[in-house]
Amino acid sequence: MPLESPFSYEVPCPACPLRTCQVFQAISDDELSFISKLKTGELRTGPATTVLREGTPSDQLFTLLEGWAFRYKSLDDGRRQITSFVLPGDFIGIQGSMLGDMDHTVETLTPAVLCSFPRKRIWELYKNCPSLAFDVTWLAARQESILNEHLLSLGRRNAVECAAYYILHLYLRADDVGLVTESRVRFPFTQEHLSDALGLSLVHTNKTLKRLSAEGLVKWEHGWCFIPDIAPLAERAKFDLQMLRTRPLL
Amino acid sequence: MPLESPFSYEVPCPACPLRTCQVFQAISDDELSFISKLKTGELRTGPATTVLREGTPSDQLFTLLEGWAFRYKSLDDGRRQITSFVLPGDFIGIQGSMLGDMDHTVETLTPAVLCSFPRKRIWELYKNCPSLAFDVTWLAARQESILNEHLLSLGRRNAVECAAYYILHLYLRADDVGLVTESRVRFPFTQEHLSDALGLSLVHTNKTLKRLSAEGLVKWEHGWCFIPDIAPLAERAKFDLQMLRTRPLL
DNA sequence: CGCTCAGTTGAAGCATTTCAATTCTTGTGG
DNA sequence: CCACAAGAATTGAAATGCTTCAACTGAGCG
Repeated sequence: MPLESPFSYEVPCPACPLRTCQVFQAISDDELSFISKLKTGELRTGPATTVLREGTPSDQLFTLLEGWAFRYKSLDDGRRQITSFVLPGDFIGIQGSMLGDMDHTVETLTPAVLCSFPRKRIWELYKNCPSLAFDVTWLAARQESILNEHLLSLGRRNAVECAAYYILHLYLRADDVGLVTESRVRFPFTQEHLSDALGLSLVHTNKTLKRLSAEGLVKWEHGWCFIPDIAPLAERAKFDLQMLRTRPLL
Repeated sequence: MPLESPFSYEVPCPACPLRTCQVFQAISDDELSFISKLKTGELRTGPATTVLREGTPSDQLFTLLEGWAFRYKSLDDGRRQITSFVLPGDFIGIQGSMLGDMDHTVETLTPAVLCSFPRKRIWELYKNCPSLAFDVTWLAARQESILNEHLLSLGRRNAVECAAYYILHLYLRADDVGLVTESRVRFPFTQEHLSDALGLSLVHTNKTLKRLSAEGLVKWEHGWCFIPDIAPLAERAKFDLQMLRTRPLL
């Protein structure tokens, strides 16, 4: 699937929907005007659209403004591992921009709006706007931290713990970007996506989710995920909530 | 285990052992003089020494100059996941410096020499030396890429594929920093370390290694690992060697 | 109203873990 | 130089968790 229609200029940065998120409060006017000049366009996609493909160079770097997406890698025989979900405010394509080709594919789950800017100009950002360059590294460090925890899950947590952790993780991330209302999120993915993230078979993922449900830790209400209390879920996942004290966005 | 003896000033940056590595050739004189001012000391540790601990703040940032180390996370009940091995040239503690507390522990495998500089001064690097700041992000992006591939391994490769990939990965990384001679490396870790990296039990790791050995893909000669030909090993791991074309350091 | 995709379920098979020894290596003290 | 201790590697057998196979059910949509 190639990229969609040509870029169109819609949202000017000062009116960027992300600015309402807590994470991006700290951006100064100077920084904002710099970003504005960097932005080359906006990409609006439908659901299930491939934005960047593994093994190809990425000339554009994106920030997700609206919607959900996910990153995955696959083996030749079709086995697929979802390495992370992408939420508003996340970068897409830094890895490819820095290292050459993309090492993973990025696909949308919902209709999405992405802000794009040319790979070649990242360097300007480092030269002219160190505070933003710092933020880029900050995002990379956070992503690394998320991947580390996911690695712990796949390597050492069993199916139930792993699923409990992952649902909690997604819930907290969604909460950070304002997607949670009254302890409820709409997760736009199927159990198959989840199984590919957890490294489990679809069947076992299903049974595991049912079990969490039966234990009353997570409730599914026609497409919405409701977590009455995160503490016992964290407990089940063997995940230390204290960790969020200093790293609220993990 | 606390840190060892107080810092001592030994190797001046222009004489840094890392400078002989290919990766670091590109550093200019300006950059070098800047780094020199940043360096606050050198840490020399024995083997099996904890350099940074999960859950604690890291006031120092390190670069590994000599030796091997590894990063790990653990669950309360003792299960441990090694998320990555650290080789000369790698950063230690960026994640903690950026996000607050460390989210993982770093422990040496061999006697090691680390170059240290204060966390608070990273910011200067971003302000005064954008090219180095860029390098920091480059390293972070590479690390992210490594973690992605590891995630694919734990989630979707079976024991043999996973072990084959990981040994190949370590071999290639060791090669990049000049630790390979005539297709042979000295891996300073035990099978238990490897099992904690692969997310397998020790027993099964042993049987899996034996199998790779029996298939002639890897040979173990009193502590040395000999890989006659990387192509069939990559094949067994379902790993695409082509990927190294654009990302030589993965 | 019937098609399609997502979710659900039971049963059989297999990969990996766990348990329990045993052997091999390496370093140390006599 | 040998004996011994301690850690690391190796092995077989039993137990278990997860996968695979093969249906079936339910919900959304033209």
